[in-house]
Amino acid sequence: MPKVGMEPIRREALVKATIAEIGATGSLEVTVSKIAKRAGMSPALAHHYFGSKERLFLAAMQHLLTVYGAWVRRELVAAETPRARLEALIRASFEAGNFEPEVIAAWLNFYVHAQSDAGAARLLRVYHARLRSNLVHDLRPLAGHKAPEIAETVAALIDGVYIRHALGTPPDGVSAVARVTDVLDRLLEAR
Amino acid sequence: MPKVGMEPIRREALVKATIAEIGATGSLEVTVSKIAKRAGMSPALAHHYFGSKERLFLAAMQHLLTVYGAWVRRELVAAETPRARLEALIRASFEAGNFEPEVIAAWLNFYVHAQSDAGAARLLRVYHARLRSNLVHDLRPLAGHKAPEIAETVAALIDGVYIRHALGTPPDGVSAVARVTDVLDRLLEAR
DNA sequence: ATTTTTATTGATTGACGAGTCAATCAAACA
DNA sequence: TGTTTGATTGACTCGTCAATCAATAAAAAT
Repeated sequence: MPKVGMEPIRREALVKATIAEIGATGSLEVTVSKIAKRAGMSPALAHHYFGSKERLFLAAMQHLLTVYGAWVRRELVAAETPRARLEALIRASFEAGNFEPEVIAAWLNFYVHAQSDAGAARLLRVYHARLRSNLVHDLRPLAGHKAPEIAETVAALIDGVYIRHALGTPPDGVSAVARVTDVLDRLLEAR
Repeated sequence: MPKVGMEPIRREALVKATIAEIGATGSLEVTVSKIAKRAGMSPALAHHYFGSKERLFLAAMQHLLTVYGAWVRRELVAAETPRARLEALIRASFEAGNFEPEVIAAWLNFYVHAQSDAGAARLLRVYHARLRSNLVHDLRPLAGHKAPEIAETVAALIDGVYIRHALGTPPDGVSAVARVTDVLDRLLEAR
């Protein structure tokens, strides 16, 4: 059975299985065995490729960020005006894929994990910084010196709405986008 | 040494130690042994009083809700107008005690835990419902039929701002209150 | 004074889980 | 053909941890 060039395939399978398993249990208390089984291989192989459970988590988190980043870029290319770009950023955060239960679970858990794991904290800071920087960039022409303040509020609202949809409220990207966009409008109404 | 009437004292010590331990590790991966040691007793005694780790977690969560509820009531009694009551609700969410690192950690973890534990989910729903109901009640005279919508937005913003302060942004209750209050104002400016 | 109840722990059990290792197998290579 | 190299796993180690239990001790109740 052993073929050559398995590494990237196995790694991807493991990362996806990790996210799926986190989604299934709702927590990070998942065993490498379960993950490996879901990915169709032995636990030993998982260790062979990732070295440790921790690094596997890290890779899964990075994968989420990569997917999110790709989506942001996809939305942004179609947007011409600053206003359109802002809406694109908001839409990207509430895109359907982000509401897959397993993705929600993974994000929530990585948030918590960032409290104790330096690597996770670093990745999360990257995400925060990127979102803020994107928002400020497109808010600048519309809000001038108030751009950073508004960006912070919008970013917080995105997170809050996301969390609420993650627990209880039936996930609904459309109303989430509307809610955030509405607040954005109010904040932009001069004064 | 054995005295009578120890139960309430032990229970409280265990609940507080649980929250402290969760704060120390940043996760729910805490051992009953560590908790018991912190509370100055043997692990066996912890099981004697709570029966299981799960129930100990539940009790700790309930404790957080109780403390929060008490603070809300304390803030509300001093408020006369609907507007003042709304501000009181916002203030209660960002009260200094809520920014103790261990309290932050506990809340975050219970959020995640609510995904897999029915009891935790129930408690969280209670908290959400109470906050929403409080907000709607005082928004009604100011916003009429739009009260529920605005309440939802404000609640989400509270959660989002709270989370952001929990990770990275230096905890600052004052600016958090200002940020939420500002959005509230914008949403109340008719139309 | 004897019994009952409450408090308390050391020792133990039973399970599980991360990570290691040696061995196997097949392809590529020389 | 023989050797190196990547893929793969079963079996094992070592540790941890939740939960149980039997035993001890002191108060309270009778």
